[in-house]
Amino acid sequence: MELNERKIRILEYIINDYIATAEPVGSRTIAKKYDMGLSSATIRNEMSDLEEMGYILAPHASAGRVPSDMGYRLFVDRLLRRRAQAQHQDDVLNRETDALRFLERVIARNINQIDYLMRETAKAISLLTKYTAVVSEAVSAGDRVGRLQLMPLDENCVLLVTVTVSRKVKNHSIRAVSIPGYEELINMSRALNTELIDATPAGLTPAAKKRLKTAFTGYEPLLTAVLSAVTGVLNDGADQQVYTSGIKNILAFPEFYDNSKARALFEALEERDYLKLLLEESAGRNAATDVSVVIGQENALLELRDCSIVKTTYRLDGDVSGGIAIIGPTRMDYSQAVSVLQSMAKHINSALRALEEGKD
Amino acid sequence: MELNERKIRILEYIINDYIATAEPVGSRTIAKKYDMGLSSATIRNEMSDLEEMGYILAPHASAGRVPSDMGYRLFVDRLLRRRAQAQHQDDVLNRETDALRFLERVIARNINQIDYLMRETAKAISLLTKYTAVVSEAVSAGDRVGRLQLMPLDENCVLLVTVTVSRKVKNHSIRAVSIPGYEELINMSRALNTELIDATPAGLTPAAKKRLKTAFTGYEPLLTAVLSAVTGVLNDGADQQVYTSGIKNILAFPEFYDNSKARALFEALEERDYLKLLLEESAGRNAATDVSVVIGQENALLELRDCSIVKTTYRLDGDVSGGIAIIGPTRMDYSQAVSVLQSMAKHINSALRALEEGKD
DNA sequence: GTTAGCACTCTCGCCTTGTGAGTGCTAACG
DNA sequence: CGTTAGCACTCACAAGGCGAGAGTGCTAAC
Repeated sequence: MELNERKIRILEYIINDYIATAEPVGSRTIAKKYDMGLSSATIRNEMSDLEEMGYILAPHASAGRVPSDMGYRLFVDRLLRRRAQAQHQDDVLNRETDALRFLERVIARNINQIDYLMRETAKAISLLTKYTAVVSEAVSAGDRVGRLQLMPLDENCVLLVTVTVSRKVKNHSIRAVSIPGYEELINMSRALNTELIDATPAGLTPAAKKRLKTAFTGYEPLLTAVLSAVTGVLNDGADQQVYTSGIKNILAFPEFYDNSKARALFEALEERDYLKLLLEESAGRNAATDVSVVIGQENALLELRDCSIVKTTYRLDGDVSGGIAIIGPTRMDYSQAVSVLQSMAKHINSALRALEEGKD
Repeated sequence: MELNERKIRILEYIINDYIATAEPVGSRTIAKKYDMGLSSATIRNEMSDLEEMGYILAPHASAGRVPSDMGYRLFVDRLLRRRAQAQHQDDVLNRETDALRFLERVIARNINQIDYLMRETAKAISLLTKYTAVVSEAVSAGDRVGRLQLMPLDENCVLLVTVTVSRKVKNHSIRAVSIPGYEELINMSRALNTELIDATPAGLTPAAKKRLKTAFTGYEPLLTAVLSAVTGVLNDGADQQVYTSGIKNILAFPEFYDNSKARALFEALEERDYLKLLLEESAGRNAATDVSVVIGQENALLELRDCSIVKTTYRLDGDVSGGIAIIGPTRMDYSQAVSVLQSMAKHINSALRALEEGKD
């Protein structure tokens, strides 16, 4: 049996309808709704073939058909291929202006505060798509020290501010039995900067440590704590933030009316480590569009076997990157999700480039 | 009709049973389960009275009885009064050792990093109680500038770190057309510190601004931005963080099996402003225990009319305070919730006091 | 290859009925 | 007078039966 163009079109109609209604779709519906010049009987035959090939399935004998994961996969692959071509011709992408302009504004408004950017991005996406959005903080594979600063907090507590070259900022409050006064802290900061600037985790050599400790005798415990905190920031990942928004949207989908399913999913979505895994896993199924789609059973995480994930990565600077994902039922509007993520990534990148150019 | 001790005891039995089972409880159940030396018929009479007085109600004619909000109120008020007395005798409080020791450990481990403390506290509470926990960041009514520091980020962006006397730390990245080099930034920071230390929002006088601007001519835009950022931090509240944990737990309660209700509640719990309102509203119903309870309809927020909220405030330093709340169905284990919150507040306070003493 | 027609299947909503839990009332009891 | 036994009554809920509707697969004709 051959998967000809007509079969594919029927499959697409089924998927479109099912995405919209969440109801199994029958042959008559398609014959009437989409004018293919075919009777329901013919469509029925084609559907029977599609079922045999595994692209659709019938929940029970007298219901309509429902796309299988395999059907979605075919659909999505074609969608992504079309988009990849369209991207070159640069026409399809700039259509859905209202929604995308909204996203653009959100990005523009928050581009200076990376953490806000991530939070608001997640919010905007979930608002727009009615799905759940997950955005992970950008972390860098090989980040280096940009700038360090110590500030007094109180009598035996200082604040260490670490800025990496990828402009990630982290605060640590460090307690130590003895800490220097304000001016001495400034000096210590200056020394830390000259000693450690551009240092990689490996660059925090024993030699550098020793020089610092001899320069500031009496404050060894403090310096040790500072250095370990800095190493922690560089080897990050551990406290990488993950922002989610629109978890509530899940409850609106009929496939989760049975709320034991919803609960399992919620459990997963409240767990940061789970989400990180989700964002990292098998990134880059379709390199041409920068968007990857994981459908239903393809998902490694059990709780998500009824869901699909559309995800992309955004790049801040060099190899500093984070992930953006949209999570919905397998019956999700892939076209919208892909389009939103693509323009998201595009706008973030161009906004940052503009920032770069203004900088130089 | 008089609300005698026996009626109250029956009410308490009803509430206990209903908390455990979520099923209307009948007269026979009580007669059998709790050995009062009374037949079900007598209990029936008493229940009829309780219903007439409004403390319980019957969902329908042949079901058992369910506590009304008014019934819960009576129950909770008595509970709080008992606890307030017990607190003086200091006996009841130190019982549920396992759970409370767990909380104590969580606090001790995170006491140095306030933001972690809040996040982990929320997590621990929701884990322990199976309800939803909300913790709001501590904000101070009249906070003052503690220490300021400027750091270079890149060619036209600096990082402003603000530490208030209440030890709240905020970062702002500020863009300006021209920014000074490293050493000059240090000088500027020093000047800002001497000029603004201990300043209240009102203390950022035009005179001070002018002095700074004449001292650092050419950097007026930067200074303006810095000062407005500092004012923002002091007048905070706007970007007060709120941490929630265990939202998923809501789905486990039969009263939310109908998930349109759950959805409404989720919607509310994803909205930061809502949560802030919730934590502020009518704090301090029972001053003696420091814990306040809002039951069902008493709640101003519509979405929460099927929920109860048990909340308390924690104090970091002087008048820096935030809120901790437990949200559950009206049929919630008030005793546990109150006990958890009380010991929570107690331990946070004592941990901080220990910190204070170590400091001096 | 396409279509009309038809028998068949299965779900779903509706109604009915029986069951069980729980009540309120009344009359008797100590 | 408070307490209790007994009984009739009510109501939700589950189980079973029924009809309608949607959709299919198959067959025969175009």
